[in-house]
Amino acid sequence: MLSYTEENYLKAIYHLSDSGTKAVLTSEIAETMNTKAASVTDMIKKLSNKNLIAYEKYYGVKITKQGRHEALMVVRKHRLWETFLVQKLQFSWDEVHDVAEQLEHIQSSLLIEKLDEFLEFPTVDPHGHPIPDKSGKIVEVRQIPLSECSGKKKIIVRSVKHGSPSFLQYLSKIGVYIGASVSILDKVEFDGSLEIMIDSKKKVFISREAAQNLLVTE
Amino acid sequence: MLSYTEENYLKAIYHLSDSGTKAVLTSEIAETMNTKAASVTDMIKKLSNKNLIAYEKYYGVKITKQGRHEALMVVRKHRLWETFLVQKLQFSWDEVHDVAEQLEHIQSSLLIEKLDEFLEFPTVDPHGHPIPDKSGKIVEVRQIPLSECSGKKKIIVRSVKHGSPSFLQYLSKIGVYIGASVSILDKVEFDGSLEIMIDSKKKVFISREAAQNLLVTE
DNA sequence: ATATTTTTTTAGACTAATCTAAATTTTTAT
DNA sequence: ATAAAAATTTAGATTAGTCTAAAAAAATAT
Ligand SMILES: [Mn+2]
Ligand SMILES: [Mn+2]
Ligand SMILES: [Mn+2]
Ligand SMILES: [Mn+2]
Repeated sequence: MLSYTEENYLKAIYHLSDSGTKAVLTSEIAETMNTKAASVTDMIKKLSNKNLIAYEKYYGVKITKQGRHEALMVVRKHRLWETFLVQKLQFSWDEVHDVAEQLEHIQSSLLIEKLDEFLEFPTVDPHGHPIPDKSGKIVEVRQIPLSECSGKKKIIVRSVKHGSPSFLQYLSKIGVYIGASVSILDKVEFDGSLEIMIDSKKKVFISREAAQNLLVTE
Repeated sequence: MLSYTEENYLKAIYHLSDSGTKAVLTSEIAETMNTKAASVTDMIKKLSNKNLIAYEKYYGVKITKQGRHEALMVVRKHRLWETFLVQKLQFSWDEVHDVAEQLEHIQSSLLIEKLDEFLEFPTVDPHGHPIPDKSGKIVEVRQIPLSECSGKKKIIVRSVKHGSPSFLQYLSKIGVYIGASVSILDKVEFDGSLEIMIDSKKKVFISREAAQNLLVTE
């Protein structure tokens, strides 16, 4: 069984590797885990000895099949708990991350299966991120940043790329939510900002950074 | 803030001290925590330095006002989570303890207040144990072991003294639950066992040990 | 192609929580 | 009252996870 810390490292490596596809550098892990490179090297060796990652000295790590599965189970728990907090306890979507960061480490398969059932088997979390099923299957729907859309097509907001509390609060403030329907009214040449229409009733300007962080389907 | 381990020790000391009234010996703590006396001595010093317990060398510890409050907050979380597991996730009362043992350490006052509200401010947990409120107030209703009851009065089962899974499963099997109404039909002189009537419809014999572990009001 | 800079690893140290074995204190028995 | 037994504390190690500083390797710049 993995320790609390091992789970956190493995999950970070999973996310940094684009869901397990590419190699991850020691410095990247240190950055996201808020630790020093020396500490990362130690942990890397531990995870490597457990065959959760493949480690080549000086060239970073790649997550193994087994490691990806373990990471997905942590992601599953994180996203199910976030869904619970929002849907059942009335948390707002910007309040759930830190609590889920703790809850994801509770060890009980019975608990997580019952929670999944209680929530009626949700497929995405409050930020639009897919929830892996109990076998680790995850349905990644192809999404593009709003900043790369053009024309007058109907666009649906599907998820946020990075869900920092301040960004999420900003979205709530301007009326953007997962599932919202938007259309692009104008693209400002000067700074890449967009004028958008939300749900056919509200016009707002959003910055290029904001548009890059909103993932949508056309 | 207390560590996971400090919280567990403090809660154990609280329970061993009869809700904070009497002194607790090193060996008792070691016994319930499944650790060695030497480890307990180390932890005792830590908790004493934080003024959560008063420690007198070789004579055990007494919980302080502050320590009692901290312990009650852990007990509150434990019992609210148990209530959630049974009432919302359909756990049975013999399955909840180990999971609650983990969940009680989640740090988020928002979470626990919202959970309390979601459960509609329960006053007792699935084992009949009182749930402290957010200020640490706990309503201890006077209860006596069924083994000390006599006569034909109406008796209500209020809680279990020790809720081991096997005892709880046994109770479910014979139809005893928190709130059940029982009456004593006969007391066997030989071994102290009782013949009881449950909910005016089911007669069973229970051992003296079982009767001593069932707390009731007359 | 070499030298400089950056990244990574190693070495050695620290804290929290645990242990075993030895020393000390208290309790119990004679 | 003294000796034996039991409980407790201390001393010294160990493991997980972290750090700083030094050494080694890789990447970059001239
Ligand atoms: Mn976490
Ligand atoms: Mn999320
Ligand atoms: Mn616990
Ligand atoms: Mn309980």
